[in-house]
Amino acid sequence: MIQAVQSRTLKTRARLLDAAREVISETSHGALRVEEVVRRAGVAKGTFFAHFKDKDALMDRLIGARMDALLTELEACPPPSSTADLVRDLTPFIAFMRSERYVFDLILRYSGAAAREEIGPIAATFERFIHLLAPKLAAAPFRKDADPALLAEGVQAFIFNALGLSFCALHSDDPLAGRLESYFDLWLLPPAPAPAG
Amino acid sequence: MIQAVQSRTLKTRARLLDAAREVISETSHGALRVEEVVRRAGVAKGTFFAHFKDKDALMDRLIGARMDALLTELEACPPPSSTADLVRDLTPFIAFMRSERYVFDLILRYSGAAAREEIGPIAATFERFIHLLAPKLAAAPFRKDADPALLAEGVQAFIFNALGLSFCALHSDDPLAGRLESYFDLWLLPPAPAPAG
DNA sequence: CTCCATAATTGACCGTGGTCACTTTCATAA
DNA sequence: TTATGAAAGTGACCACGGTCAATTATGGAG
Repeated sequence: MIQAVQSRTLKTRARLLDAAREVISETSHGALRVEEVVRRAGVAKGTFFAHFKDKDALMDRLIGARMDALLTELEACPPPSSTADLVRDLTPFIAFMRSERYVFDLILRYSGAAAREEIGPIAATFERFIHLLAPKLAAAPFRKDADPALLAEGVQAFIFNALGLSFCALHSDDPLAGRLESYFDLWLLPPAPAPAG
Repeated sequence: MIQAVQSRTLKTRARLLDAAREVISETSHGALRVEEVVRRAGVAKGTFFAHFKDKDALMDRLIGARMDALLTELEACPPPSSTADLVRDLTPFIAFMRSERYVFDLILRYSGAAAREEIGPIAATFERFIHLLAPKLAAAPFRKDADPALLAEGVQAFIFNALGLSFCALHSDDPLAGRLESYFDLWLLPPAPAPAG
């Protein structure tokens, strides 16, 4: 006989998630220890792994939720009027991705849409990112000779690339925005007329 | 007094590298265990970490060397005559990057040029990739209105993106080449004349 | 050759993610 | 109310990367 999910299951899972959020808010994502989470949640270690496949799955969920909220902010922005505008609109989203090396690495690892049989929260967020950004790009004064979804995928690719290349620069002047703008200018703007000759 | 590096140091390091290559050739990168490497090399565990900062540093070195060899092959190719050509030339390099999920993840993590104070083999390989590819792109029938190095960076970004998105497809028809070509067409080809209106 | 500062090596030990056979709790049927 | 089987929870245990105080080997100075 198959029984329904018990309410204590939801309660336990919520306690684990709360405990995890608490630890992260006090320290950082990278400093989270499963043993500390179960200690605060008042459950045994095995219980954690009955609720989450592994520590990464918990992180996938927490980080995915955070990114999703930031995407909702992005969604509210009107279509950008320039590449600089686009970079500005993307800034909160990007800021979170680069907030910790640990976070960026985990996002990279989980961003691949179908890399795992079951699509996880972070991968779902990036699907949403594409679907949300494509119409905005189409409505912006950018090139019209390309599939907006393809353009959006390119924006995603350039964000990852720029983040990877400039991760060292957290404490210097930020070259990230400039780098992104260079990419976006070339990728999104209508081509300049070719010079004669 | 500062003494020179002893010859046994080099011998031990070579034994560790040989043992690691042996394990990998028998199993996979992901299956490598430090304990197995030191067992085969006939040294204690601590010795391993005196020679490599951590397991990732060993992998960085081995994978970086492998990629470097593949880049040398790429270097020997004449400039591509089309984006399909470019995709073909890149295939061995890309095939290695996607040979194991573990390998791809490690490459992603170490590809950021200055993400770590000391540039590692994989990061150096990607710098070489840009410097090697830029003149080829400039000599190919691609757009001339952009810095070749920037175009090369875009190629790198699209490779990562396509790999991440299609990693699931190892056992189905390969959508990777097609996806890459779509990206490259839009990124590299001279813009089509805008339709009037 | 002997001495000895330094380089190289050792292996017991630790932290932490993850497993699993077992126990407890729950919901339903009789 | 009680019996029963599935779901939920437990914690001792394991695997494996990484550490470090102690030990041994090396090679140049005297």
